[in-house]
Amino acid sequence: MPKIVDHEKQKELLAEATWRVIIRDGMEQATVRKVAEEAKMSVGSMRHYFSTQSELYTYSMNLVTERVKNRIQALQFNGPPLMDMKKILTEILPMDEERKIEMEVWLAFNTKALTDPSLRSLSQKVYMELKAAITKIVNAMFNLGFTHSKMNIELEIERLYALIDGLALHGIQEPTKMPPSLIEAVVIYHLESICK
Amino acid sequence: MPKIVDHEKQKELLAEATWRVIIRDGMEQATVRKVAEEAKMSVGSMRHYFSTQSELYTYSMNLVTERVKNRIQALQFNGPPLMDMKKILTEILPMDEERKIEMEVWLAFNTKALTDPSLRSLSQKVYMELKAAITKIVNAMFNLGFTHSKMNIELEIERLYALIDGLALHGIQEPTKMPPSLIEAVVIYHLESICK
Amino acid sequence: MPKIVDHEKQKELLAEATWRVIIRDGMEQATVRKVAEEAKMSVGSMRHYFSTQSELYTYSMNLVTERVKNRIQALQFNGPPLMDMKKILTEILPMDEERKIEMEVWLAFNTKALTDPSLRSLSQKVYMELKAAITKIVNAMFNLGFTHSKMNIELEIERLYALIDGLALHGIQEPTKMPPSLIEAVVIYHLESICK
Amino acid sequence: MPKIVDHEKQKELLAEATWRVIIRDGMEQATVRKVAEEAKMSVGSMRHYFSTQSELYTYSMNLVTERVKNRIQALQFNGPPLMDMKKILTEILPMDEERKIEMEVWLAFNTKALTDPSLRSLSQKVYMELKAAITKIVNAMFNLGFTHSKMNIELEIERLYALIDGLALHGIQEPTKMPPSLIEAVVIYHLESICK
DNA sequence: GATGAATGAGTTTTCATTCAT
DNA sequence: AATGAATGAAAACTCATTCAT
Repeated sequence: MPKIVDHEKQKELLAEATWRVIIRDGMEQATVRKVAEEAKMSVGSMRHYFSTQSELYTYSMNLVTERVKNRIQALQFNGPPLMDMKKILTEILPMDEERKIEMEVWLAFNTKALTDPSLRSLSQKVYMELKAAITKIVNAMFNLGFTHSKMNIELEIERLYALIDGLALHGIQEPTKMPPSLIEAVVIYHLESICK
Repeated sequence: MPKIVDHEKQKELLAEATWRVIIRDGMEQATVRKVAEEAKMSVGSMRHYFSTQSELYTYSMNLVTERVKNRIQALQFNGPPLMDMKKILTEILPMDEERKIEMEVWLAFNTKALTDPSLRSLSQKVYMELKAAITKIVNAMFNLGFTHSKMNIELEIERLYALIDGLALHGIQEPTKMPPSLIEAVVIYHLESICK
Repeated sequence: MPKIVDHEKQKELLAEATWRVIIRDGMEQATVRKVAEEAKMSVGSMRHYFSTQSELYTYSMNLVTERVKNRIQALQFNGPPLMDMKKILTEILPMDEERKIEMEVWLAFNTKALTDPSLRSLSQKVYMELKAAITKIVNAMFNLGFTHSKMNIELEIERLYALIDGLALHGIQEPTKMPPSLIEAVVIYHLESICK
Repeated sequence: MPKIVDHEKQKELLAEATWRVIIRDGMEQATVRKVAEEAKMSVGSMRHYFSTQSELYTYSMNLVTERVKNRIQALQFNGPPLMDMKKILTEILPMDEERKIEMEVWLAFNTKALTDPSLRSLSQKVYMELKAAITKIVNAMFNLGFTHSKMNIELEIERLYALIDGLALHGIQEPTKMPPSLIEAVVIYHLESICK
């Protein structure tokens, strides 16, 4: 019997090492060698789990979305509707160190995806999924009768989606000028602004 | 001083070649050699203008902001105040091919700036300048008495700033789903929403 | 001794997998991993049969000669002497797919043997054995009184040997230009030419 | 003005270094690194002349044929026809150290060409050119009335061609058993055998 | 000032072999 | 006996930078 290793576990371990390198040194420095070193593994061993750098990248990028999805699915909705909505939105915002790391990594991959075909489809898929989630929220608010009746739903969706991504960007780029508390305040301010 | 002009011209030429490579192949591919080739210049010649890759990058990143600033300064304000404001805001949004290129390049550099100290300060400077510009706009609207009197100016600034960057991001990432017309519609919708 | 048989069977299986890889992808691609994969065996298991790549190579090379020898020993000689001789000679010529494979593999190993000491001695041994076989044939023809009496036996031997290897080479290299039928015709033509 | 380097000269220098490595250590060891070292050049510099290993190989293989062709074109034909023919044939046989090296390198490349598409076409081209040369020789002998009138020209061509390649093979493989003197003797013996 | 040559350290990837189970 | 994991060395190739002309 060979040594039994949990492949999925190892892959996640390597993906997280990839994240750390990206955040510390940037995408360009996320070399196979550096990642292996960060994961305290030999480059040769790494090849058991990812045979190419591209595989490592797509898996690492995908893991970000998996983590976020799992957290959203685990959420309990029992408070006032507006607060429940805020709960969901702040899952994709850099509200704490864990989320900030995920968002930074996501931004790095997403920027790379603009020119890297192998990452492009995942980027597009997540764009659509996020938009679908935002759409659900806005529709729910509208159907619950919370919002102004004259509002343009389509534009409200785009506005909210852009606002969320803009806040995430600012929270990553200038965490001192856009701290979690301010992010939250803006989100609440916005949600209230579209309600009666 | 014709020499100086030539020198500056050559540097801009190289910076624009850098932009093209970044947009076509991504940041990682913006190597000295590729840029020289794109600019139809020898690697050796390039050294007369930029002695290191880092210099090339900072100059190229800076040129983006110069271009945008120049365009904003050249604007004529003679229409209704709301439209004038929209005019300014759309200068930093991917409304046409030229602006889209600038924004894409800016995003690439800005993402790299998260981990590259030599680009960091420019990124921060521009963040502050943009925020100052947005602040001016919101204050002007407030002082002109256009806005609701109960609005929270600070939060409105952050909201507008995040919205703009979010729209820019979406316009770059999914140009078909967030075309210039939609960007403009959302901006107008937002400006109107904060007015009486 | 069933164990021994199994062991030998497995080694032959692996040697044949080696042949297939060499013919398909060339000597450089005949890596341990590729051979194991081709034989549908794990790299680890392979080590029970061959502890080094070198062992695998020498065994695989040797198996070619064993196969040819066995076939020659199994031949029935009952026709006209000239045809019996042709029979022997065509066993070492690429007259059908099986022989062609053997010859190709042999050429690959033999070429490698020029610089690889571990394969060298086998190459030399086979060179001598083949020469001995050719010598027997020529001597037999001479002693049977078939050949011209003034012929130079030593040179005839070298000529026939070189001719055979040259035909084999051409049959491998350009199978469409030197098909089995042409090979046979040349061999018969040559044998007849040295007879009265 | 940049440093002026004779590109063609450098490429030949590298090709010859490749030959030396192939003869000393075999095809598998003809790595970019080893060749660079043999040519006393850095790997990086080598890339100015050959950007891939494949380019190096095709050039090196081609150089063998160029050398042989040039030597044949430089030959003076003024002796007895039979000796002139022998002169041509021995140019492609390992009659001295220089020719032996060329033939060994050629054999290595030719064997690799069986599975390497990038070398295949050159191998085939040379096969045809050599056959054309042999055809000329046999035809010339026939037309001069030297040969037996009943001989089969087509088979004689194939026989001579195979004989030459077989002798080359043996001269490379077992230079002590098939020295230049014996090669020459067999060639002359063969040529005389087909003459009246 | 211009330019191509040169180089050593870097990259991803592949390898034969050893090891633990 | 069997097998997958582990690893360090080596492969091809790329790079920013320096240098000579």
